[in-house]
Amino acid sequence: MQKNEKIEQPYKKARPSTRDAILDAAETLMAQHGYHAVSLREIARASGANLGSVTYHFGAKENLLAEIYERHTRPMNLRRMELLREAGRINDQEDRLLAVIRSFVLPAFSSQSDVAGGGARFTRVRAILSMEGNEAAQRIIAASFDDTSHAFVDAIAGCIPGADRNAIVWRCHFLLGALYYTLVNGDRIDRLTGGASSGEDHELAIDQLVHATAASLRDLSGSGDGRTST
Amino acid sequence: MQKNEKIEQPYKKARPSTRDAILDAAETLMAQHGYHAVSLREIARASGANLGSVTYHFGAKENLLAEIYERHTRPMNLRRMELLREAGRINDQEDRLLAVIRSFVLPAFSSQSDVAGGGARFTRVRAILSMEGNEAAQRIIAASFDDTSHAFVDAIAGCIPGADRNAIVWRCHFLLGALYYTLVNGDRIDRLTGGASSGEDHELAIDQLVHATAASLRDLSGSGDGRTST
DNA sequence: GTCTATAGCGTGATAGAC
DNA sequence: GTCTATCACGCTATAGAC
Repeated sequence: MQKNEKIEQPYKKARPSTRDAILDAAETLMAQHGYHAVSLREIARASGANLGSVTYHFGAKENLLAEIYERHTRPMNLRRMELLREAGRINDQEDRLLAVIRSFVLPAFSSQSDVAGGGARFTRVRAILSMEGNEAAQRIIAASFDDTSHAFVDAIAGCIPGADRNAIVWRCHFLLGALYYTLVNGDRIDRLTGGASSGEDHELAIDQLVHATAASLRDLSGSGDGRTST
Repeated sequence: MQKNEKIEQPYKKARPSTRDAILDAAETLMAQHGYHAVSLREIARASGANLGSVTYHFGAKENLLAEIYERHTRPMNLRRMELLREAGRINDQEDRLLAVIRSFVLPAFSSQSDVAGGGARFTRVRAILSMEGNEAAQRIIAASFDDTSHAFVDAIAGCIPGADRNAIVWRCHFLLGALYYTLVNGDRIDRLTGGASSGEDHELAIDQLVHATAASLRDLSGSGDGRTST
């Protein structure tokens, strides 16, 4: 939970950790309660910092958000593109499709590629913010994620001969919505299955997301001008 | 300030309209900005009521939410069950599956069954609240929607011979997440398709949701003890 | 450069005058 | 039923201590 795993400049220790402590606390709290529901005072308290320090380091509350995105977006997208390249080497179209989808979903759950060790935590923040309609988050997301999304749509198009590209976009959009919803409201699975299945089981969630999406995409095969397109 | 232009009922009926005006304003604003981002003062201003009147009629802000749910939940679920019964009369399994899914999705978009004329608006409120983790909303949702969800899972199971019930729950869960996400972040479709397709087109959104979900469910056929279940 | 203390104004909630 | 006054707490900005 300290700042040891930071890829800081080898010299210049200069970071007194206050800044990072605030950032970590903000991310943790916002992943749990969203943006508006968390106060700067809570963040200051949780990080052991003074309220004034928060505005000194970050200015407005919104900038805290921007920083959280900053430190997660690039590693996550790099990991996605890396997995996507690996998936591209698979010859069988069906296997490749599954691997492509998986390379999009996995980094959203996994913590391996993350700065402060929390892929799922960061994805929860994004999920909540996407619904809160936070303008700052909207801008950052559009700028940092849209090109990655395009790459995935392209890779998927390569696995589904003759599929309408717009329809693929819709299906990928549904995947993201399902992913977000599951990460935040996973307990609903437990309730509706009477405890037989759990939404907190990330392995299972990934598997379900991948196979459900693959099936919805396969359905588009050869529907270039099909009934549901455009 | 200037509350003279209030539209009174011609008859002086028991409803002083202030209460309903507040409720309407609250629903409209919360559908746009969520719960925490909307202040009681904004609601009071938009409805032409005094701030004190808001707390007089509803007490806490949370109760406003409860009332909004109150007046929409039952009509929407009634409409869903009505459409579900109609769908149940279809003999062909594939056609019935599409109709069943449609009967779940349509009332979430349509305004026909709604009190204040806004099925999509109410669904947006639910979507945002589901992510904000609002506790009051959670309780109401669990109480009012879970049984409807069970009915749909059952109806779907009747269309997919041998499918694992838990897997169906996962797929229906994904449908709800995709629906919510589309209703709030539909502009993403416009961006990623370069304007060729629009997320604001509800007819199209419904069609895409229904067919994508149907495909993901068909995929479960005969996988009662399949690889992705439990 | 970093942090603390404090003051401005907006917000939810309450008590009590009309 | 309606409205005003008031309170505690929220975000933000800034002055001044280390």
